[in-house]
Parts: sequence; C-alpha cells; structure tokens
Amino acid sequence: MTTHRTDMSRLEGDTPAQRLLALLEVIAGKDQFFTLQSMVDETGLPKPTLHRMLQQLESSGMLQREADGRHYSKGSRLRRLAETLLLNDTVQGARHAVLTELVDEVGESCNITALSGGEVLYLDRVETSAPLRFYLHPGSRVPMHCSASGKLFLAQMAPAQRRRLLDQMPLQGFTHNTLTDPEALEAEIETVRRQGYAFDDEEFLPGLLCIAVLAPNPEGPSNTGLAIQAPVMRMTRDKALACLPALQRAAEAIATINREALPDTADLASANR
Amino acid sequence: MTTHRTDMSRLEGDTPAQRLLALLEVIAGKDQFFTLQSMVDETGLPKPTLHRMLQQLESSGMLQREADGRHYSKGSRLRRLAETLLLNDTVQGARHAVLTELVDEVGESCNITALSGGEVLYLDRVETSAPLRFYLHPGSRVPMHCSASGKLFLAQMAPAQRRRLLDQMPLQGFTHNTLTDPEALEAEIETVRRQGYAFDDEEFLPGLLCIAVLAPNPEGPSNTGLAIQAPVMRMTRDKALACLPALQRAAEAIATINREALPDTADLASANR
DNA sequence: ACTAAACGTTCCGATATCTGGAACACGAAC
DNA sequence: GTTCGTGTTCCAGATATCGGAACGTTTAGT
Repeated sequence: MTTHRTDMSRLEGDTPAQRLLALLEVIAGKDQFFTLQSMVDETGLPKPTLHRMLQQLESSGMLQREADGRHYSKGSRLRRLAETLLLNDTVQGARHAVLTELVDEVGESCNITALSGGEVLYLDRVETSAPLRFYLHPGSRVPMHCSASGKLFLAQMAPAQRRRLLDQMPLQGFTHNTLTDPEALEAEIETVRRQGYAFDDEEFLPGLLCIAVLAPNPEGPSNTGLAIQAPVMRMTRDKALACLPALQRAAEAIATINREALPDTADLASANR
Repeated sequence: MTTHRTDMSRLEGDTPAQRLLALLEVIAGKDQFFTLQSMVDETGLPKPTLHRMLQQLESSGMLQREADGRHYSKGSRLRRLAETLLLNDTVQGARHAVLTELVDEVGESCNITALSGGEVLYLDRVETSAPLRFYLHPGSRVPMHCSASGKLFLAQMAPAQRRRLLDQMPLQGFTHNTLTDPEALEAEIETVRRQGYAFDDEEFLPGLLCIAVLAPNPEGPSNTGLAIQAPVMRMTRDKALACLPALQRAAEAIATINREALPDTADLASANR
C-alpha cells in the first residue's frame, strides 16, 4: 500500500497563476519539510510542472531549500507576506468595533491574537478606561505556553505537531505560576481543549489574569484568539468565567466577520464572464 | 500632489507568477480598500495587465469587491491562506525559540543564516536588549567572503566547487579588514575548517564583530549557520570564544529541530516495506 | 560491487497565457 | 454636451506553461 490518501483533489484553477495559489495553500498547511515527490503524490500534478512551480517560488524567496537540495520549507518572504496580511487586514475596523463593544461590556482590556512563528502575536487591543492597567501594544509577541490564547492554539494542534514544537521550545519561567513542566503543560492543554477556553493566571506577568477563547472556524483550525486581560486586583477566575458568555458572543461575531468580511457579495462564482 | 510616494516603480519578477506574488505583497500591506487605478499609480503596471491580475485574484476568492464594484478588499481565502501558513510554521517557531534563548544567555544579537544563491541569507534574528546595536533585518543578504557564516559555508565545500564559486565572485572590500586577496581568503578558510568556527572581525561593517558555527548535519553539508553579532565596544575575539560553548549548544539544538522536521524520519514505528 | 528503483532535473514542440497600446463604455462634474 | 477619470474589452505578437520522454544522480536491495 502507498501512503495515506489525502483527498488529493487535483489543484483547481483555470489559469496558471490560480493553480500556483492553490499550490501555496497546500504548502501553507505543511508543518514539516516537503519534497518534490511528496507534492506530486499529494496533488497529482506532473512532476516537471511542479518542479517549475517550486523553482519559481524558491527563486523569489517564498520557499527555501535545505542543504540536501531535496527538502523545501517556507521562506522568510512568505512568512512576511502572511504577517503583513493579517496585520493590515481590512476587516480590522469591524473587528475593532467588536473588541470595543466587548471592552465596554466587561470593563476590562481585551485583545485579538494570532499564532505566528510559534509565538502569540497581538493583532489588536482595546484598553479599559480603568486607571490601573497593563499596557501591551499590538504587534508584540508572547510565548505560547504562558498565554491563554497560546494554550488554545496548542490545544487544537495535532499531537505530533505540538510535540515537535514543544520539544524544542524551552518552557521559560516568567512567574511562580508559569507552567515549565512539559507534563503539567500537556495536562493543562488537555483541560483547555475540553473546556474550550483557557486561563492565564499570572503565568506570564505577575498580577495579570486572562481568559481567552478562539473565534470558531468550521473549516479547520482557528488562528484568531480573543482574550480579556485584567489585573488580579479586579479579576478572579470566577469573575472571568462570568464574562465567558460575552467573550464567546464576541468571538462568534469575529468569526462571522472573518467568514464573510462584507455584506452580500457571496456570488464569486458567477462574477466571471 | 497625489499621495505619499512609495516609489516602488515596478513590480519585480521574471515570470507572470512571480509578478502576481509581488502584487500580493503590495496588497497585503493595504489597510483599506483600494481601486484598480490606485494600484496603477502605485505599481506603474499597465492598466489592462493589473485589471487581469486583480480579476484572477477575485475569481479565486483571494480578493473581493465592494458593492460599488470599484473597490477591492482582501478575500476570506487570502486570509485563510495567511492564517494556515502561520499556524503551521512551527519549524521557524522552534528555531526562533532557540535563538531567543541564546540571545538571553550571551546578551548579544544573534541570527540564523543560510547559503542561498552564493550569498549569505539572514533567516531569522533576535536583537539584544542593549541600547547600542546593529540593526540587520531578516531577509537581507551579505557576501560570503566577509561574513562568519559565509566562511563556514565556504569551508565545507569541496575545493573545486569553492574555487568555481570564488572565481566568478569579486572579493569586494568593505572595510580595511575585508579579505580581498584570494590566497589570504583561502588560508582563512583553511583555519576556519580546522577550528569549526569562524570570526568576522570588522570585515563587513566597521565596528561589528561576529562569531559563527554551523548547525551540524551528519548526512552532509549544513545549510544553517548560527552567529553572534556584537559591536567591538562590547566584544573581543576572546569574549566571543567564551560564548562558543553556548553557541555550539544552540547549533546542536537547531540541528535537532531540522532533523525532526524531516517527514517520515520521526515515526520509527512504521513497518518498513 | 553491482543492479534496480526512486527521485530530481532537463529537453522541447504544442498549446495556452500574458502583455499592453488602443479603443470603448460608463459615470460624475461642469 | 463635453470633458474628465475610471473600469473594461479587444487583439496580435511575445512569452510562459504544459507534460511526456529521456537523462543524471542518489538511495536501496542483493
């Protein structure tokens, strides 16, 4: 028998450029190095065709090859493209509105996060009006193992992928609460997966308690986290749980925005002529 | 007169697909809607050409149009592509973590390099927190003969291959320390090979001293370099040598990551045949 | 050491796509 | 009505893609 049959649907596309984009989507889903042959098996495209495509991506810096010359991985230019894209998202305005509303409702600072390069990236943030508050700016990064969103991202990964990531990531301690033991972290992640939400109970910054959920994505793993952050002086786990319904409502709203960024332009198939 | 002058003149690219990717990069940086004409002004591409490109992106769901039919925004498929890409970019994440730890340990900026197209490419970089520092961004390139990593890459090449490469590469001088004499460079490379590490003692930028090693690859030549870079004000060759053990430990960790990222080598359980 | 298989790479004629100047279509402003 | 500014279409020449076949090279098998 051959390898696992990954639902190879023969890259769709009416034009070469569209086929290349479809290829990029396949590549985007890889969390390991890949070879020309593995892509042939997966996509069903002829080898010379794929060879040319990968060569183009490589020579433009979107991909890079390992020393053996057979394995490809994502290049820095591709990564930069993805980050730029998310940071400048046009629907940011709509999401920002949801965030503002949530802050109004729960009275604490909230933020939207994404996973990027194994770290949690702050995409947007709205501060509470309360005088005592943490200031964390958009664009900054936080390790995954000690942030509420990060634990959610970890919880939705395949076990093998998570293990590969965590094996080489030092679980740096920041506070007395930081989970630095791999087994304790794994147990916490299991809890997080069951519950569907995560706490950060002074695990990164002393005095900072967070609760987070993911914006649900029916088509696969989510890369949008939504969190409430507050000083322990005003927030406990119980109080945070009381905010959970509001948080989930906001997450649902953001998921809707992500899905259909704008009113009724759903007919993308009939547009062409 | 018009708007800010981004002065990007022309989208680079030898092939249609590469030009389309370059266009995507411009689009990725937009934080608001854009029109065909605005892209014409910004990129200098002919209108029909751009029209076709945008049409392709739209009909594949990467872009979508507003109700007015003239304004474009990023489509859900493009956003999903970016999210998927970052979600699965765990190799980079793991390497970045090692880099961060190394920077913590030695207190100076460090970076990961690869050989690409006869030049040294900066894959990733973490800056020291010290106020005085060089800023060199990931994605930039440096000649091989005047960088520590570059000399290591040269040192592991077969003599014939190295000679072929160097013969057609002018040894451009950047500072008074740059090795511009082929024989001097050849001698330096021999030293580097014996030692297993390399210095860059103000050979590229005045005031910048580096020490580098390769991430060992038992199966052949390595294409991953790891370097510490510091201003001479804080760094000497002796001090750099004191960092060597930490540097080598980090290089070993990165080698392990690279090894684990190879598909199918991880599951030893698979019954061969 | 030798053979066989697997993989990456190159070749090339047929085909499809891209290119971009010019012209057309539509709206808004005057 | 005219004149912009803009999106769209046309089309012939230039260019890139396509993919079967053949070629090197590396890996696995004996």
